[in-house]
Amino acid sequence: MTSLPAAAARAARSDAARNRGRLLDAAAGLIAERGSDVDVREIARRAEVGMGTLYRHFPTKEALLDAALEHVFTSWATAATASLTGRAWPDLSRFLADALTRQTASPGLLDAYCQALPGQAGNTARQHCRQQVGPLIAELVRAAHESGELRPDITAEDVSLLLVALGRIAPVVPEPAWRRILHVSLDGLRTTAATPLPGA
Amino acid sequence: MTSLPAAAARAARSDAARNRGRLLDAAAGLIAERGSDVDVREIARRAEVGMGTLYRHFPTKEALLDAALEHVFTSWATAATASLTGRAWPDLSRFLADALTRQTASPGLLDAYCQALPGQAGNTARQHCRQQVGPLIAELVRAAHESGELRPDITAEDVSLLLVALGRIAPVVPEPAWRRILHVSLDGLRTTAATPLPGA
DNA sequence: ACCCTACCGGAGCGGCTGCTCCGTTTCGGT
DNA sequence: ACCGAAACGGAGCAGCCGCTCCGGTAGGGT
Repeated sequence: MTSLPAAAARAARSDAARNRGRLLDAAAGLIAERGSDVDVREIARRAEVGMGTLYRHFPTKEALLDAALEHVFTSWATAATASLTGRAWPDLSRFLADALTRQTASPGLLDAYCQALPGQAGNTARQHCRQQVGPLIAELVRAAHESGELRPDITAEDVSLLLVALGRIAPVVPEPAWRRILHVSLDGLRTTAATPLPGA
Repeated sequence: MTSLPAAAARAARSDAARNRGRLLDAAAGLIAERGSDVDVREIARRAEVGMGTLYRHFPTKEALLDAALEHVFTSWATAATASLTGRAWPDLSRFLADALTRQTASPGLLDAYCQALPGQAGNTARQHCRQQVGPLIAELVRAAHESGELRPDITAEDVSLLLVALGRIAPVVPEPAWRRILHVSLDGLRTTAATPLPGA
């Protein structure tokens, strides 16, 4: 008992790792398409895997969704970081617009982010979602404060919350509609006054 | 066949009307507490009524929720109209704040409103929700335009959408947090520049 | 006081969901 | 080639859901 290694040896079998990856991909795809309430059978079917396989790799459906979301949020944070230009305000507004576009294509994405809001019941499982994107938002806010374009009384938490709010409507209305609301919100965040709206 | 009256005679039995009211109250209460996905058994239990009674009065669960929501939205619109002062901007911002407070107490309320957004699938059933509050928002927007405090490029649809977005986060964060976001949004809607935030 | 009728209640049906169990297959070290 | 451990698949279980069905009950006109 005392001699067993802390972590099991490297994947003893190749198909195990492959199937684990397929499950994560399938789960991520289905979450994106239909939100967080997916049928486990459908995940298994899309991954071309049996139910037993699914529940060997992940103790519960929640754990699988959680692992899949971690991948999604990590890649989001990576892509968002890569597209920074160093100009504070354009970076911030583009980050928000891109996040909402992403949310339009994957209605269930910010759904998960919302579940990680502080004070939510059972939030521990989804905390990593915020941990992926949270620091990035904090940095964007800090830079925008420094450049003087973001009103100083706005916190990263405010921006995060605003993103979640807009993310809840972005998938259910036509794109020009949510872009207008985003524009208004950005005007509210700016130190200067209002600017002309896009769209009709 | 041709001789049957267009509407059946007045409620032939007293308990029928009473139970109908109880069902509507129970449904409204449960929707408010837990959102739109309620167990019909629980509605019947709270109304102290059997399943058969429920499905005699309403052809489907959806129809019951729909009827209950109509009551809720009507009373909301009535209360909101009653608290108007005639000063355009305070009326508009108070309407929004009151709506969000209401939403905080009843997380499922704007959930239903959201389902009536134009372009949503199967939206016909919930259209009356918008029809209750929609004209009120339109009037508030018109008055605020006239007084010159609301930027002229904002439509009633914009305000309605903003309300839905904020309503989605109001129940899941502490009150000061969503009040800050509302304040920022109102600043974005105003023709003048930003004003100090409430809360910490 | 009577009876017909409309209304009441809740057991039960079919379908869906998360999860388990176990006989079978396959990997990979020897 | 061989073999044991590990992974595979999917039928099946328990519980939940919206909804129906039908024997019993009670309202209200006469």
